Amino acid sequence: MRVTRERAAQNRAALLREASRLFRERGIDGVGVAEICKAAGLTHGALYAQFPSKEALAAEALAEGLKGSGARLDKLAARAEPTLAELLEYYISRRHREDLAFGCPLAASASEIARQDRSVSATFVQGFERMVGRIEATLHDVPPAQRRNRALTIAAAQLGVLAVSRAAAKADNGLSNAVLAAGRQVLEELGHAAPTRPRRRAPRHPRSDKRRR
Amino acid sequence: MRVTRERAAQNRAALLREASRLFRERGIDGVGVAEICKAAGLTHGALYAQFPSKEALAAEALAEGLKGSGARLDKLAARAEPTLAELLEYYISRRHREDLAFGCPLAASASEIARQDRSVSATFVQGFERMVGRIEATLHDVPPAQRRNRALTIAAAQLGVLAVSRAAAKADNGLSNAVLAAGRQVLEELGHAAPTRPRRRAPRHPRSDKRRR
DNA sequence: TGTACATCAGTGAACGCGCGTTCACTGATGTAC
DNA sequence: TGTACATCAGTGAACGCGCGTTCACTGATGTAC
Repeated sequence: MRVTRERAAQNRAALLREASRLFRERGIDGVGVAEICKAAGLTHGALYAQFPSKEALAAEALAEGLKGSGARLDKLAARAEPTLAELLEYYISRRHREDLAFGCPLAASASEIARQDRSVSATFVQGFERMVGRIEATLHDVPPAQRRNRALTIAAAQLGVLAVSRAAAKADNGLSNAVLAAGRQVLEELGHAAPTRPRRRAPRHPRSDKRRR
Repeated sequence: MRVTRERAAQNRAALLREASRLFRERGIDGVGVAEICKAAGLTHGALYAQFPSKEALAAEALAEGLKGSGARLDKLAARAEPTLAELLEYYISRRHREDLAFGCPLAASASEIARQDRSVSATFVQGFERMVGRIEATLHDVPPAQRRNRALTIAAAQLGVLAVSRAAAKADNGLSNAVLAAGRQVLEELGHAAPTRPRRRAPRHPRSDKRRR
């Protein structure tokens, strides 16, 4: 039966919230629409009054998850501009490793997003750029010309560190923890001026043939 | 009907090869056993003469993919110990970004592996450790005590860089290329001695409350 | 403010489909003699 | 080396199941008067 406009909006929000959570936990292919609807307190048919397809839901759910993550970071940044060390401490942590459901959706879904269509990729790009921007703003020590490259790398790297620590966790908790600790420490070093220019040394094993297979 | 032992072994190898390729291309949940068997020139029932389940196939297929990637790197290393720059050039490249099917299975499946069971995770760990070892061997300039942390971070980072460049590619090819270029350059810098110790400066915005949410 | 009715969010049965897995069967292989 | 037969990799129909999506229907909401 018909519900109030307000209630319909709440239902839509609940669908997005639960989809975002479940997709991060178990992957887009790993969750059915019926389960999402049930989690949102609706029957499965209701989805199609709000979204044209599961794919469209996935795209919006990713955006929703990004908004949530962004909001938490904004809170962290509310009192004072966070340092790189603080950003890394927040992102590269056991808590974040464990918290698939409400953690960064970029890390939870990175390898799946590559297989979705353009709209999902576009949402990913938007979220990633925001992450890069936040990091870039902390690189006071780094010469301006190098800041963007550093920030791009640190953002992608922290995502990789988190993904690796998650993939390793079930089989080797020690390695999983070691990757977190190493990533936090080494990436933090990239926030300092450091090597202004990679030193060009004569290659130790010169090779004429540069082709690669 | 029965086939020769040799033929049966070939069929098993074909199943692993095709599974490894298809899982990387479209994800474990994204490919059915029927398609894998067909690609290997068999009917779907044949799978269960070789593997107890799709999950077991996935675990072995990941190992198979790692072996293939390792073999290609061994070829690269055959004539001379590769430098870090060479490893990065190989891993962080447009070719590798495009080549999902035969690229590094760690990058292709990182976020999915976290959801599989322990045996898949164990295979991941094995492949990742090998990657870390290769990288560590290039860090002649880095003080021994720091080598492992650097190598762990570079390995996870290059994986993240590749994953991000793939996720961004459909929507923003410029960003995708920029991440590759930045990652190659910045991670290469980590192969040099560089910041021996993160400089401890007084925080610019001192905060007493260290709790994090 | 009260009445009549069009709207439409949500329900739940049903759709066709492909999934992973099972199983009776086939028939060439491998082995025992 | 030749014969008899147990083995078992592979076939293909069939299993139950859950998938994403559709649709006739419901009935409270929102609107027009």
